[in-house]
Amino acid sequence: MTIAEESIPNVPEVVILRLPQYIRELTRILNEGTDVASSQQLGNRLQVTSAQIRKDLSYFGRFGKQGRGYKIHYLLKELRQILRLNQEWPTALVGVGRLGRAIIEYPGFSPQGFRVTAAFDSNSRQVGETLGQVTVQPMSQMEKVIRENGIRIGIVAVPAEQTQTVINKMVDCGINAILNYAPVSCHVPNGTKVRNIDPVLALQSMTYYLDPRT
Amino acid sequence: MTIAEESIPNVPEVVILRLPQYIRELTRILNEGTDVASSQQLGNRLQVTSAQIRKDLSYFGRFGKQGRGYKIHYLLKELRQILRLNQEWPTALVGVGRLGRAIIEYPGFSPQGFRVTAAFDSNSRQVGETLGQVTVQPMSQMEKVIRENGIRIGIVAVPAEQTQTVINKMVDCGINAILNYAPVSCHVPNGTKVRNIDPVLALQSMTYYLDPRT
DNA sequence: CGTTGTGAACGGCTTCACAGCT
DNA sequence: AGCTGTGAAGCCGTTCACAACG
Repeated sequence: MTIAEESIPNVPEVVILRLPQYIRELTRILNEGTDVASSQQLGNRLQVTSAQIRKDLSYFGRFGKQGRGYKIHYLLKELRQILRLNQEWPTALVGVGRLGRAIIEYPGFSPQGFRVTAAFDSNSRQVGETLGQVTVQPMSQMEKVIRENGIRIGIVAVPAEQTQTVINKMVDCGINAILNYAPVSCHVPNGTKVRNIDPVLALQSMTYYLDPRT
Repeated sequence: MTIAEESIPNVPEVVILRLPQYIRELTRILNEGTDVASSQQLGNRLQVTSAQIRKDLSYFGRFGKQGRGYKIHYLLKELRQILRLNQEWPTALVGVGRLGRAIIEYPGFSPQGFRVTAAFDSNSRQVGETLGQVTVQPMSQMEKVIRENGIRIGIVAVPAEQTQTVINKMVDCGINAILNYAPVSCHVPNGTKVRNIDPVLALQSMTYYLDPRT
């Protein structure tokens, strides 16, 4: 409340995209037993220039000591606070087909504070089934459950044709961060963020660089 | 051979990242029964300006007709050629744990010409098992198999600690395009591309925008 | 001395705007 | 008229370079 967050200017989105990487790498460095790091050291490990790291951090404050570097523990605490990672984030998954199941069972989310708290599917055959810790519910329950649990993050793993419809529903339920696994580009109102996970696009953007027969 | 590809200047990587999206959306438009599209129409569907699309395409040639737009079928053919998507790309997967299995069984790759042709794991318990169409082989076979099959693309789904080692091996085998599912940033020599798939980073870069209690 | 924090310079992607073709 | 292709302008993120400081 008293924190001077009001003074943070418009931070470029690329900066926000890099902060989680800083957190991840700093955590790793800390686990290796080092508790201070310079922007140079961090940059080497992430293939980023030291100036970039310092500039990125400078959007939010001063976290280092000249001549020394950054106390990792402290910097991590600050970064987590900036990104609001100091809390548990419940998420709602829609679509529990093959992909959705893999997502529910993916062990990588919860250590980072993201938990699939509710799952929905339009196929009545899946409804009622319990996967991991959650029981699949019908779409008709979505708004109620999302609002009652204060869920702000949605994960979409439905077929391409249904994606935009599902996303619209999520937005109507008050969700404004969406992780989209479907291979479609989707539209959301201002104030809602979408990140797409699409391995096929990733592959297709690499083959360009594979020269024929080398 | 006679194609004037030598005249293509250094294309910004962001452009290459957008081309697959153009392909995907154009394919969808074509399937809806439309066979000509303007940069404006495509841009609306992708949330991209029409100027951006025209500029992107202009790096590679002239594919439209003034006053008309682009013949989708023709443009798609050209784009696929630019990205070398007119061929099947065999890929090698390393790591057949939970995630690796999901990748092998993911039905989205093959329609786009990517096929997991070989799978490897260092755990002898998995070796010999057949998943989908491929039989898991020991790491010792990797170089031989990759070279014999002319595999240029690798997919990594091993635990974080092993990732850099596996990627180094892949590079030694002549692979220079890598899809990395592990939550680590990795180093590769010039001439090798890496794309990372990391849903956790994606989530962590969205919570920043979720203002407390709205 | 080593390293941060940062204004200024730089470079490159995006947008503009219009000539030119259909 | 409608839309492409593109030089030029504009904008925005990155890099530079150095004052400041432990």
